[in-house]
Amino acid sequence: MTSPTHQDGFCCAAHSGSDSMAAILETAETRARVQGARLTPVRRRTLEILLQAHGALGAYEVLEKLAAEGYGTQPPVAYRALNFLVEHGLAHRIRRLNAFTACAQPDHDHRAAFLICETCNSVTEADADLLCRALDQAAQAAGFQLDRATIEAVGQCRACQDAPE
Amino acid sequence: MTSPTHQDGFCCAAHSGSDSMAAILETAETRARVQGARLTPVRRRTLEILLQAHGALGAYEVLEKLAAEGYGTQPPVAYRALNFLVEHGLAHRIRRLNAFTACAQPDHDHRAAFLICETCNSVTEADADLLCRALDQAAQAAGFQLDRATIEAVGQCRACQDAPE
DNA sequence: GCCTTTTGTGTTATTATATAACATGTCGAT
DNA sequence: ATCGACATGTTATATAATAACACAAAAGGC
Repeated sequence: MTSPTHQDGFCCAAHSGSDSMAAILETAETRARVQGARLTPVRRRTLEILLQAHGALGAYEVLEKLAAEGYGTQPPVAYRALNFLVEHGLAHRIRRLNAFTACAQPDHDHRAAFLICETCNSVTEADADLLCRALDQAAQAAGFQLDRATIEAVGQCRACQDAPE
Repeated sequence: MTSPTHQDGFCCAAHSGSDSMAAILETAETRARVQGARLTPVRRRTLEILLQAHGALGAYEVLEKLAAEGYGTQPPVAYRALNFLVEHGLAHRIRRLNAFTACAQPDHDHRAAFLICETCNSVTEADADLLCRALDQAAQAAGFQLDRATIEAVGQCRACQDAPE
């Protein structure tokens, strides 16, 4: 993906800060252990792959990379690692894209919304605590008890707005 | 689907009002014509199927019903009709379920959020105009220009909260 | 340490979801 | 009546996800 978005800090974790990736992995390791789970090699590597990716990756894209590095070659290998990461708050599933992205703030539990750029396919994570509160109110008005929510916005990221069409 | 949700008006259009289905079809017909599109037999029937359904239906479930009634038997038949309905504001796609549901308010353009019951799989449409405004603000703060959004909540509907587990 | 249980990794096979590409048919305007 | 645009149907294929099983490695009791 040769995208025009890698000029500022909004594209992906790998380009957002100098050592953010290492820091995130560290946090992830800790977080998993606290939850009584193990960040095994495949899982860790899967998280790295997501962190290095520009935008979200499909399960089969992740699988391809894992396979190339000597891990298993079959779909469940990728799906299991990805699901593990999602369940432990280290990654998110982007349903509109049938894809996964590393969590930008794995250090604390949070509600996230995703801003998906139609032009360059980048995915930005935005805080959705407020939104979820509003959603919860709307749900309660309908007698619905909210557990969790998916909020995905589609549009144009900053870089792609600026860039000529 | 023998669900415990059909005691009140929150399950599906078919059970929500006395003649709401006929009224909705009427509205749909008009709306399509206004947009320069035709609500052909397959499309109309597809909408009816969605309206009669409890909860959302997968494309292949719709296809099965269409096929049984003498329409085409292959996936594109269902997908085309469903996509038509979605594009013309007569139905919604529920991404979390890989399914479709009839629009509850086809008479006016609106933003919708969906409340998906984990227990009985019912899908309730809720107004999301306010939510979308809030989302737009959050997006703008990130320099993102919002076009449209998917908001899907997962939890328990009223009936399933009341019902013993 | 050794055994048992649990968890994790890998496989093969299958299911589910969705689209591409093309042939034929129908509507509606001229 | 004929032309162009839109609709419908097909076959074939792409893409996404899971089920079921065999084996391996780690964790915990004793």
